[in-house]
Amino acid sequence: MPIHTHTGALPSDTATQTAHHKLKPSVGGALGRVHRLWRQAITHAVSPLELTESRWAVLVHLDHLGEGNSQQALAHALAIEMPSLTRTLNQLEQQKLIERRAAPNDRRAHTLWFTAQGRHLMADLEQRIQEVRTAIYGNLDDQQLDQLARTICAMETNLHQYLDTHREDCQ
Amino acid sequence: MPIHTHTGALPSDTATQTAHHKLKPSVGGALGRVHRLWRQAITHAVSPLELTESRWAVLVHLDHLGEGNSQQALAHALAIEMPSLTRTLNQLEQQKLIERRAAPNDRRAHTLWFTAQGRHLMADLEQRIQEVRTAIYGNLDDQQLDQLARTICAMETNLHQYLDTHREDCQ
DNA sequence: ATATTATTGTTAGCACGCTAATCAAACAAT
DNA sequence: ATTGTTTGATTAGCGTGCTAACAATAATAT
Repeated sequence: MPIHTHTGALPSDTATQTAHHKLKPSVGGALGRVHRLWRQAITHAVSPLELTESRWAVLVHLDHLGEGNSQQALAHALAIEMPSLTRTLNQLEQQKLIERRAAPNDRRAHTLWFTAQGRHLMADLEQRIQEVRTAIYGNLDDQQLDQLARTICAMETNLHQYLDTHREDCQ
Repeated sequence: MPIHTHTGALPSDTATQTAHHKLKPSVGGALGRVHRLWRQAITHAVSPLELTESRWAVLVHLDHLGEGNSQQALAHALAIEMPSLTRTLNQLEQQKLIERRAAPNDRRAHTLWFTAQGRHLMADLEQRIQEVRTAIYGNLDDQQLDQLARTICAMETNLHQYLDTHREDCQ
């Protein structure tokens, strides 16, 4: 059965009208578009702080996770791979916002800490991020956001499952 | 005063825990995660064809848009910038899947066409993509997908608006 | 105790989005 | 006709994700 192959007429100017048929052929593509726009918005909002999206994301997650955690733990919280994190941590360390310290129990590992300057930045940062958030979903009601979260979670689960079942043959 | 945590009153009555309170602090992050997973899935599914996600997307959009269109038009359909498209088109041309031809009316522009080989590939491609799609949203009902599309569109509109209103000061 | 395997982190390099700067052609204004 | 602006496309280079390959350490097995 035809599931999501609707070419759709181009709506040229839909300022108020949400034409969901236009993105149905590729929910993935729409996800990408919104994600890129979101990144642009964040980047703009925090640019006075000399931060980019990946850098602020690391700071916020470190704050939530708690200082003293390892890079491994932080990478897992961010759902990114270690090399991506390593690069961002280098930048943040160079900016004197965080620092790596040797872990007491494991001489391979580093633990992560804010500098005084970094901790001081967090308040400003949180505020600017919150501003973007309200701009993005300020006019969406709770029910809508809840549904969105549920669907996204479901897709994430499906994707993990798909990737897991299609990877045993790669080796 | 805690500003940033769920502006609305928490319902806390739903049988299953309301997911968006967990997710709302970072819907953007979740979007990014799902988009990356989706890209991985697609990449894996079409890798036997020597295609990546961006190459696949270009082919599909060219197919929908119709041969003979300009790069500009295709970039707009994909919602990406010209330089991103230029790179991908170079790769596809090198693979002999598409070709650029001079536009008859405008000596600056190129028109885009499939090669025989490229057109032949499309059937296989469509099938593989469809397989991933069913894996990702096969277990989501129409109502859910419709709601997802609507919310994503709303966020996209909000983001465009935010970016527009926050850009006049850049110069 | 030694040999093997697993884990933490790094480096190197690719994929694909972006902006800025450039060139050539088209269009507009005088 | 000349000059200035806009547009189609490209090039160069950044940001941020990834995998692959590595070094150093820890953990495990024999």
